[in-house]
Amino acid sequence: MVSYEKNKVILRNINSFKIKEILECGQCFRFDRVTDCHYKIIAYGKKLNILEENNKIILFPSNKNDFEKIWLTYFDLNLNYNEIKKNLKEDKVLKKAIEYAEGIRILRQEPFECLISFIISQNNRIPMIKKVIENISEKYGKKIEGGFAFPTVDELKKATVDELRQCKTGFRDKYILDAVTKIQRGEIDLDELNKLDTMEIKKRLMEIKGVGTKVSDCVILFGYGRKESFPVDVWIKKIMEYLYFDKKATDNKTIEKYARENFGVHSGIAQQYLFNYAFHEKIGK
DNA sequence: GCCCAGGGAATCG
DNA sequence: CGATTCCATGGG
Repeated sequence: MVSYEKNKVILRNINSFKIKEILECGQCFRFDRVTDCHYKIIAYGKKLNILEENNKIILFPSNKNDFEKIWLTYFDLNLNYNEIKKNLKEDKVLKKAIEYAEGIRILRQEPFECLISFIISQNNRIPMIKKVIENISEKYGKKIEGGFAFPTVDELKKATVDELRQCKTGFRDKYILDAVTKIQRGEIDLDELNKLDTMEIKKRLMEIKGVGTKVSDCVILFGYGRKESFPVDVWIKKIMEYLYFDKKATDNKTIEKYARENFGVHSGIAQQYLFNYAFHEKIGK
């Protein structure tokens, strides 16, 4: 399964892993495409190449320690997606969405970066979100080989509203500062939150200005790896109405309830297949 | 409840 | 082509 060469980690026989699908399904913003089989990401303060070659996945530069400490969890490699997909595919609609992109996985991102990223994501589009996060990283993050790490809480607390505006955050500047301030003061402890149950995390995250239902659900899914979280954005709303509610307008609560009751503990994974399918096929337009 | 906030991409006329 | 719409949240 895993072998190590100098500066390389080589994975074989990994099921459900297509780097293009993983990165381009709306969950992650810090990546660059080289080719469909070669992407670069920055996460956990490191730049990493992911290269798909034949049936191998090559991670570089990396090593055994990095892999076990960071990337194993980041790529969610301990979860058996084949098994989960098999169950989800009993739903005929999901079957189609899953078969549209079998290689999707939920990335386990750093909670702080995830929180700030999804605050930025509100009322915004992916190319802009990527640009703003890049601006913030360049301005406040540490220089690393080939780019800039996402800033730590201490680094970002130096930011002012005016500076953040220059990073093109728009009206979200004050939301970012509120998040940073609450964390820095210890009013919110992102590590401690992980010990709480999902609804409790959500309640705490929503104390931050600019964090509503959608943003908190994303942080819970992508930052805390809680697969039962089902974020409803315009794409999910559209595709759910279109495919499950007879194309009728349906409120978010009803959609969330439907997901909880029909997709169960892996709703968040179902959400990602549905989002990807709707987003790339422009369903319901 | 309604409009606005900043910005660029997408879509419309 | 220019004009309008879109987007998630909170404040007025």
